[in-house]
Amino acid sequence: MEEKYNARNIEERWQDFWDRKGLFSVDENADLPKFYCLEMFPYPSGRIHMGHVRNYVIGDVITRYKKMCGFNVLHPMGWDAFGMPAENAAIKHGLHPSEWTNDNIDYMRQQLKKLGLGYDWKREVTTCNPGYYRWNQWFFIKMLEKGLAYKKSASVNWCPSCETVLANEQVIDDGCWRCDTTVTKKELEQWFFRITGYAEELLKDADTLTGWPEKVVTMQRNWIGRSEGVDVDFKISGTDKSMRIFTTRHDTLYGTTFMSIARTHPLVTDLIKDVKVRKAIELLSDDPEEKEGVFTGYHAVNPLTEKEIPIYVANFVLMEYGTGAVMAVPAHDQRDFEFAKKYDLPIKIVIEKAEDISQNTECRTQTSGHLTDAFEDDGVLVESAQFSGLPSKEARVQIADYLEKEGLGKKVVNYKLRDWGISRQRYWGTPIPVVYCDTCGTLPVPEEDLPVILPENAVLTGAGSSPLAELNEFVETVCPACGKPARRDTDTMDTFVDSSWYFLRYCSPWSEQGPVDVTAVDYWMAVDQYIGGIEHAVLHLLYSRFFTKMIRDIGLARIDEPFKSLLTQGMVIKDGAKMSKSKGNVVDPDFLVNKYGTDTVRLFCMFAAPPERDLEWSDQGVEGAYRFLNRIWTYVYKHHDVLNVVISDELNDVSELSSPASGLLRKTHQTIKKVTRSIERDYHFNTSIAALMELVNEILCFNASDNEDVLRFSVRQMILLISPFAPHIAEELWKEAGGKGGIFDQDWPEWNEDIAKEDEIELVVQVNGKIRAKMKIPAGLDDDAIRKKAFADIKVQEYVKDTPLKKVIVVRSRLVNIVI
RNA sequence: GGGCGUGUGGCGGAAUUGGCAGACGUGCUAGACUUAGGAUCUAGUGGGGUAACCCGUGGAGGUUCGAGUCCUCUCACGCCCA
Repeated sequence: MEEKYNARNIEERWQDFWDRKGLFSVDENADLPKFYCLEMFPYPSGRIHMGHVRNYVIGDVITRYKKMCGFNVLHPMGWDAFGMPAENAAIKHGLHPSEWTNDNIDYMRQQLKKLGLGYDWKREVTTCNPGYYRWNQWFFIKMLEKGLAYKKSASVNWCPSCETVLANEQVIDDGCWRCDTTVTKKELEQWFFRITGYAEELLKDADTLTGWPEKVVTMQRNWIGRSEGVDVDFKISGTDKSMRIFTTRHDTLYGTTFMSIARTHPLVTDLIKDVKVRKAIELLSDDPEEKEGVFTGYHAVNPLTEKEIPIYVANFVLMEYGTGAVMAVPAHDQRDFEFAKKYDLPIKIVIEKAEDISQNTECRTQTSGHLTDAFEDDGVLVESAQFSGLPSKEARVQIADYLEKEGLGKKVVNYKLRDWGISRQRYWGTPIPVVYCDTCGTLPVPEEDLPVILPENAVLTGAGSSPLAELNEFVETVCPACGKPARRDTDTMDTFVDSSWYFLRYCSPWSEQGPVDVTAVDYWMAVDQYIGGIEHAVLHLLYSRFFTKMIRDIGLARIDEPFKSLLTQGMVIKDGAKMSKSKGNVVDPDFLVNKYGTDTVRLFCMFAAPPERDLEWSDQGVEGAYRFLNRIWTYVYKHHDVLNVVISDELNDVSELSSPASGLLRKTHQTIKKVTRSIERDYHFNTSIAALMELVNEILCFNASDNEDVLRFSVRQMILLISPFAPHIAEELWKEAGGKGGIFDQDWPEWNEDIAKEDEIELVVQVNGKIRAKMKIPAGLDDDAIRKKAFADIKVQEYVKDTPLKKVIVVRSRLVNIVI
């Protein structure tokens, strides 16, 4: 054994050892309980950054811990390899996206290996390989058959910088989720996945996600946005037509003073013949902040009041939402209010605050010059015929019933969730397996012709439409039905499709017969612990839930939810800001691993903060972790003769120990308990490591000659406990301290509650809630005995004297509070 | 504007059910060893006070024998949704 701890000398050796042993290579084994531990796979951007390191080390610690606990642990890794950066790099450096991507994967794989992360590499999945994306295409076709994929023209989110369409979830604060460019609207033919078909189930099953952070579940619920309301038909006077609106505020129906419809509403084209009006509609502002409208010349009839109200085209009403038409209640909706003010439309109050109802019974109907804002809260109905006096909530029930009974409308459930637009006008993605034939129409590529290979030779300019559209040999094909010339779809799929089922593919990545092997999926799924960033709270995590349900429904899985538990780890920050090149505060994992070794980096990452919180990077903190490992190493080196003796770890007789020896033994059992508990409770590794440091501090103070058996036991247990965090040094020291076999073949230590228990406790004595004395007393005394001990103390007596006692509280094995 | 979350030493963070606030680490101070120290080891380290003691978990109240922890209000920051 070398005197000095030299991480580089040992780490590679043990990595090879694990590799050769196939330590993390697993198969279905019905005899062992399984555990599926998964971290969100990375986009191969070039190099691993500290955020990855943190994410993957958390997963690796859990993997190693669960393995020692006797689980058959699946821990796979792969690459989310399709995406825009590859195209940008190709344009910039003249490299083909596949070359760029594969180079990056090779480099990053090697980085992950150097971090000592234990993966089953035989299951590696790379989404840009045809062997993977063919199944994206296969799913697409299945979904097409089931009506879950469809094409429609829609006004979609368009990122002018990425030159592609974005799904609703991918627009963050009006900006592109990737590049932050302000998103515009564009009318395009698009493929959609009918995620709304699963809206109710996605919402209902959110209740079952008990292992997820409540916050993420709430965000998903809000995103799905279920609302109960009514569809109401308004007749259009002077015509035989009517218009349908959806509202959740039918308690305000009597306050409807006009109607607003979208520019693209069918009525606009059907009814409006006046050229001037048409022109004015075209000139409406695109900025929804600037509320603008045009009177159509038509009136609708409020089905409850039978009064005529004007119909406006309004720029803030969108055809994509609901029916593209809304009833406008300016007194109780802020947007309608502003609109009414601008165009001098009547404002009729029909809801009042409950406490205002008693006074002021007249003069509500005027245009209410004194109103400055709409009153949007629930209240009590006024001026609403037989419904006046009802609270909003009750009124909604009664009005809905009335509308249904009278055949004026019907109750409906609406969702904010939109269908998932998956067409992307980009090259580096999965080709959409669809063919357009002039005679036969739109047809899926037959299953046996899959995959539709992404051609290598596209010209990437970064501008214009889909690069595939320029490639005649790709576009030109024959119709699978009639054999005549036909054209291929030239869009590619959203890369979120790739990541929506990769966790299923890991169960049987070699499967050729289908996207997954049902038996393997049955054994491994669901993922027991999923770990990743919270930025995917609604994107990837919602899509994956949808895909899992869809895959279940085509018979390939029997689970309802993919991820039992979710851990959303915090960001790695430095100097109070997220690490980024532009801020110049990045820390390079390679540099750190070369300088300190990966065990130090891992230990620091796990020690500096609990996983769900942001981690403030600290160079001194890393030094501290390094010092700690050095102390352990040096200790084992110095006591090598004592430790490196092959003797059973079992300590049979613990009754005759000296006080320091039994103290160390107790501390060891307490540490096993603490480390295990804080891992099991919520993966708070920082407190596990703190407990280990306490144990090491005690070992360092212990006189080895006092009891070598206890020392050996303590040191070996300590090494076992630290092994998930610092696996390389643990293997090395395990061997040097007389351990048998590889450390990850050992069982996780167990504690003995009797030994862990303190035989002496420190009793705190308070007088009127202030601490006046502390004393050592034997554990296990009854309340009366504790009370006597407390009163026996001289200082306590000084404070109490002859004052009559009001109360004495005795908390067993903790404190006594004397109230006088 | 609405919803959720967080707030503890110079810093990162600990604290089963309400029961010794500040574990562990870092930083700092002093000392030892040393040619040297940005290595290592030892001791100290929330604030005030010579001391006995007093104060102290963003702020103000409350419940309680006892509150970082529970309740009400409030401030600041963060995230999500408009």
